[in-house]
Amino acid sequence: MSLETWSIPLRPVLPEQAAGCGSCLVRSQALFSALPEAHLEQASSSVSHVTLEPGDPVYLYGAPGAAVFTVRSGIVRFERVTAAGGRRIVRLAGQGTLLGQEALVRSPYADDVIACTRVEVCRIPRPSVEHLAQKNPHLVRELMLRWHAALDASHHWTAELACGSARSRMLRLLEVLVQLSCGREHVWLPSRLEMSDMLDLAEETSSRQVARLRSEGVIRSLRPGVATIDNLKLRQALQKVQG
Amino acid sequence: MSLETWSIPLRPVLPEQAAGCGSCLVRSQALFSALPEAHLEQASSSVSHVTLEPGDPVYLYGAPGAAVFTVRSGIVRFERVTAAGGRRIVRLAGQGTLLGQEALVRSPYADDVIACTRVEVCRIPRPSVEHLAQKNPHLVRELMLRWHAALDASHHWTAELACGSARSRMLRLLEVLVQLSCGREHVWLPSRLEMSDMLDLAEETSSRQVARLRSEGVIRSLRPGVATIDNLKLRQALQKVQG
DNA sequence: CGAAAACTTGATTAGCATCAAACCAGGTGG
DNA sequence: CCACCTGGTTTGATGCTAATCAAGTTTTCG
Repeated sequence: MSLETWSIPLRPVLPEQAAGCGSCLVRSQALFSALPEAHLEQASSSVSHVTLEPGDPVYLYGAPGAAVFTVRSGIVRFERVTAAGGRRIVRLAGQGTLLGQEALVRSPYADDVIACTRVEVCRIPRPSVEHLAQKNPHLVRELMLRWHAALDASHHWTAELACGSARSRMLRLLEVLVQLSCGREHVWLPSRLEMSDMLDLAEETSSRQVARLRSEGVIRSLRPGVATIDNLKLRQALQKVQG
Repeated sequence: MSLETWSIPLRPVLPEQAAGCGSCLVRSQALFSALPEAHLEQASSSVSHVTLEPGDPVYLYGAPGAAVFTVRSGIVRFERVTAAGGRRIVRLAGQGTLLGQEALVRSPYADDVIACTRVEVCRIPRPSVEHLAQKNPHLVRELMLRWHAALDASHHWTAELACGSARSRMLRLLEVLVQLSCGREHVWLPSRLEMSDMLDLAEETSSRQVARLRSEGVIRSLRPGVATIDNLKLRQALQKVQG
């Protein structure tokens, strides 16, 4: 990957000062959940909020990792360019997920991370994390927990979404999408091309699978990119493909 | 997974006292590489060496994580039982890799980790790591580096081994196997069944792909489970499938 | 309104799963 | 020693799934 790809942001990013981490809506899920009030206040000053539109990168492969990010809302995808030259989506992440942890070991970012929906993230500069971690052993534990969660999610992706028939992979993807919607009625439904890059299917196959699930009432499409999922029917369909 | 599967070790494990981490052959790659001599000596006393035969588990899914392990030699596989009830191998690891890091956040082990070849590991109890980490910030960094390496390897597996035709996946698997052989002439060649569970292929398909690569001179089988790889021909074959 | 992008649908083909059978070690016991 | 078994592997024949090729249709947006 050439330097240009990450040195020029695709869209100007508009950071705004955080209102304060103490009052954050996702504080209980966030990296700083374990910090005492005093430290939290200090941390807030260096944290900025960023809002991204679908397609905007959080960061790109190879860029020097200057910060980590906490997802406050929305869904992002981790993607890589394969040796064969194609794009492969290797993971999705949603609310509460920590992105770009490799920055903390001073490694360049290892993937492209792109907003799938409108996304709000908190940008936390590396030095702030390092500084707080020195005084707070709890924070080190929080970091490791998140690393564990990321690895587990990645293994899960390989085991469940990269195996089996087109139908079963699509059904398991729906499971993940429901999970990521945090209990909301509306679920983000990726484009057919995105689905293909997640499940290693041809675009036409994704389309046919979605069409079938729609006819079966598992998916009810509202507008493009938004749907509701009939959870009961999803369970039943999953049962069948698994025996 | 039932409790029995991990509470009864499949084979008695014979730990022997470590000769001393300071003189370890893989010290430069190992977790404690950054520790000063004084701390290292202290650490050695709690570390035990374990030798495993092919098929022996290092640990099993769901077991309480009481220790981490450094691979001194040999190759291990990470596997999961999928929702559909099948086995899926989600990653391989070799010399220098840290296993079972989830123990450090007091999580149960998240995968089955099984020896593929004869394997030597160092078993390091969780309390030892925690104790040393308090005094050595370097160790925390080492831990994060290893977590980063694991996540990167997992993403790589998804991007390169879980995509494309049977042939290209098999070729990329060979690449990984060469990598894991640490420059030695002899390469571990998995059984056809193992290959199938790594690449999501039928056993017969794995067999046919191996047969073809053997006829092309990419693989030269010696005894079962051991082969040499013609690196030049491997490169050429990879070029072709990727355009 | 026109062009481009995303999605859908149909027809055909290629690749892989599946079914079935043979083959070949290494080991066991007569 | 040989007959027999077992588990891993190979090989062949067949059918199904999903890729590919090829139009269409709908949506988006300048």
